[in-house]
Amino acid sequence: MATAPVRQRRKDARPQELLDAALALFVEKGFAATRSEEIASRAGVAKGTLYRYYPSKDELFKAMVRDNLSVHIAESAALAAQYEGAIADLLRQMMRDWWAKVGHGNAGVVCKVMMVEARNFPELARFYVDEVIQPSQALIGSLVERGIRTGEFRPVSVEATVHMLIAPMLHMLLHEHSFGAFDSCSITMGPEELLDAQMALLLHGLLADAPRT
Amino acid sequence: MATAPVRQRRKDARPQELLDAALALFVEKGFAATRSEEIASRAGVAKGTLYRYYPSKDELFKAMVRDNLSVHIAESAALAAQYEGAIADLLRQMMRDWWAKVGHGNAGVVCKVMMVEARNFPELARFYVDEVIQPSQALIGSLVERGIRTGEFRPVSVEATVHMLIAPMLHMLLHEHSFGAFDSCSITMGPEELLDAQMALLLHGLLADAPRT
Amino acid sequence: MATAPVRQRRKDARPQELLDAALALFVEKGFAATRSEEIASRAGVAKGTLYRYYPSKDELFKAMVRDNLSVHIAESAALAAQYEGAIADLLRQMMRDWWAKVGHGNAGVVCKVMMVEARNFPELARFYVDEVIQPSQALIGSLVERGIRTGEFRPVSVEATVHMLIAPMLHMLLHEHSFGAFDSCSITMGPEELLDAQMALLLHGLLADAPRT
Amino acid sequence: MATAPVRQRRKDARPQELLDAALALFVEKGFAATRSEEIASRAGVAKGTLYRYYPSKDELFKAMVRDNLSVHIAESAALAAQYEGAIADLLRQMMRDWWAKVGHGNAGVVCKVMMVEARNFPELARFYVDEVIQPSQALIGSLVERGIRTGEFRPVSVEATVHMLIAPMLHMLLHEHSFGAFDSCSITMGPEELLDAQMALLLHGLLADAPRT
DNA sequence: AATGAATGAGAGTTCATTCAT
DNA sequence: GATGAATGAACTCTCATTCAT
Repeated sequence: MATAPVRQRRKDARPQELLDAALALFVEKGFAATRSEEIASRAGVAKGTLYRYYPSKDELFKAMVRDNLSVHIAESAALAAQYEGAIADLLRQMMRDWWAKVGHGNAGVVCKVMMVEARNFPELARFYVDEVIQPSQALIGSLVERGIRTGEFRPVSVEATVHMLIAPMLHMLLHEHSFGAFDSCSITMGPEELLDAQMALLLHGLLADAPRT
Repeated sequence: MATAPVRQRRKDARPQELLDAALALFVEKGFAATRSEEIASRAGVAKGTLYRYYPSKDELFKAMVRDNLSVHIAESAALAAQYEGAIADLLRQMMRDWWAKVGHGNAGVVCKVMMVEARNFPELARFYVDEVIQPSQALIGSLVERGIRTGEFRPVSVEATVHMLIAPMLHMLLHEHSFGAFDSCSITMGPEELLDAQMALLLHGLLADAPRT
Repeated sequence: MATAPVRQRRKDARPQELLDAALALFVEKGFAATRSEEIASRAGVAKGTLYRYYPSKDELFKAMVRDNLSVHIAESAALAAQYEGAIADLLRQMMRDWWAKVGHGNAGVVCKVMMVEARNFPELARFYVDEVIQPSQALIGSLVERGIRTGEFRPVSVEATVHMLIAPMLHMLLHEHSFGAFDSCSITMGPEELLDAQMALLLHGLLADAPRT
Repeated sequence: MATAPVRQRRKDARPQELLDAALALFVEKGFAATRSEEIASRAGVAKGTLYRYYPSKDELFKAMVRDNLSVHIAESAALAAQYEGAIADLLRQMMRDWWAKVGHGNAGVVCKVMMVEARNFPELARFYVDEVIQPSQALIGSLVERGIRTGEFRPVSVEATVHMLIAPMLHMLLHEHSFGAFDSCSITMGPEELLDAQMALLLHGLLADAPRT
């Protein structure tokens, strides 16, 4: 029984290889500064081959974003739906997961690139807002509301809380991919440790004698 | 009543006009996607005129960053040094000030552009890290330490706290200049209000029954 | 009968075609006044194609000089080394050869262009001095010395003689490529004939009763 | 009695100062590579001032050539007309004079520039051929003919002889202003000395035993 | 008359894209 | 299907020339 010829196997892998190459280069140098030949060559093919898979650099970019979008939002949502227990623990776990699966890996840097290029790709930006940003915030927001309802959390502003949960992760991400190489001082703790510390801080507050209502 | 000749008056104003035009366009479209002729034309001059003032697009970019760097870090530091009272109030005030003076205005968007272009301008990135990022974090860090020493704050991680104070502001900034136009949902509160709510949240914590140690 | 694909054949020929086009135009209008697009178009390609083969107009110029440098100095030197007979005959032959192979053809006009652009390409000028001018003069000088040693020539100044042998050829060359088109009077004899007459003149002298020592 | 105001004196000198500056720069870098602002600044005036005296860079170039053309051809012709004595001595003297007054000084380098730019200024080239080249050659040619008629010279080719008299001087000139700075070897004798040696060589011939007919 | 700020056509160069092989 | 030679639109930057001061 013959296995698929190598040619075929490689061919099937091409689109993903191209997307990966593009992702790496876009993060490194930005969309505009990345030449399409570089993408092809990093993916191990010639320039022309790229155009057999994606009709233009713009479309490749969009595909790259979409490809990294099937993130694990749905997965997280499912997890959350059936979860029972302290919301704080769930949130902490979700943050850790997100960092491990998204922030740390390829998928996360799409955030940076998307943020940078949003104004140049309005259609894509809208798509990103609808498919990533708002679902994520809705999910987290619903958990915060649940926590408040159950009395686990104080009756805080849900919106502010959502941002306080998301901002530190994005900040770490952006810093790492922009100034990271030039800044060995401002982040010393290691991402996971830092995330935990931030979570703890947010949960318990900064003040020593905060009045509890 | 003799006035300075118009030519002279315009000449003196040109550098700033060009920097302002460049800033606006860089935020809007990114450095690479902004044509130098556009900058000139938004500043109300012809292409060649730009080059009388800045020898290249790169140098214009650097000048733009430097020009917006005399931010009020020193000012904040002075304020902090002579301040007596609750550190929490000082921090809240500093956040408000920063947003009003920097985040909200021209100076703040430099952060976005700088973040985006850091990898393409290593020298400038280093400069930015040394002159902006590290002093800012050092200042905030020293205040947090002071708060812990005086017993106002719990003995939290200083580094995590610094990031928790900075991240939300940067996040707002970046969001506003990237997805802002496409996302009317995820931030509904108005920046000042949101900053206050985030600060309150951070100070008091999220949990209803956090154990105080 | 398979032939190489047309694409490949053309690709191999391109560098030379471009050098030839550049040479013709540089002689005609000078380096600076020749637009790179003109070079490409005379070589039958589009502007961008030029840059696939030479990274800049400067480098194209350098390549053009180098390409035409493998002149037949070495060849002449070998010829001279094994030559036996009257030096006068050898010199006359070398002049004729040089004119036929260099002065008359592509290679010779490089002299004009190189002379014109020497100050703008110091590095190249040095190279040309070392690789062309000095070897040529050394070769001719050594022949003159040999002639003097054998008693064929009077004990004249070698340096002056070398220049008297070279100058007329260069003069013809330069004149042809500068005023040639506008000056139908000052050279009527045809180059070969003129060269011979000049050589005869130099050998026998102008004076009717020159004292022989 | 008042002298002319300084302003006036400077103003009168301007055109010449500009021509001198242009000459120096054109020799050094060529016509195209010389910016008109450089010319102005070397002449001690501002860019705009140049255009009060010459309507364009091209016209300045033409004026520069014409200005240096009133060379002493007429003068030499007058000298020759009334001369009695050995033609050889007259020729030698004329060469020396030309070198001293033309070749060595400003006027001579115009030859180089004119030669370089001839194709770009056809009208000027024609003018130069008519006013400089042909008169010069006619003058020298007439002297050679006179020498032959009087029996001082052998019945050589007049044309070849004229070229043999002119070529070495032009060659020296061109070499000095092109490779001169990079070539300390090929001309060691000093121009005057070299000219004399070349003249002697031409007069007496190279061969030791030339048959006299 | 002199200046130099301003202009904009035009040059060199890059690179996304096409298409013959 | 894959290649990379070729293309040419678009971009940055230069500089001869103009003209308000």
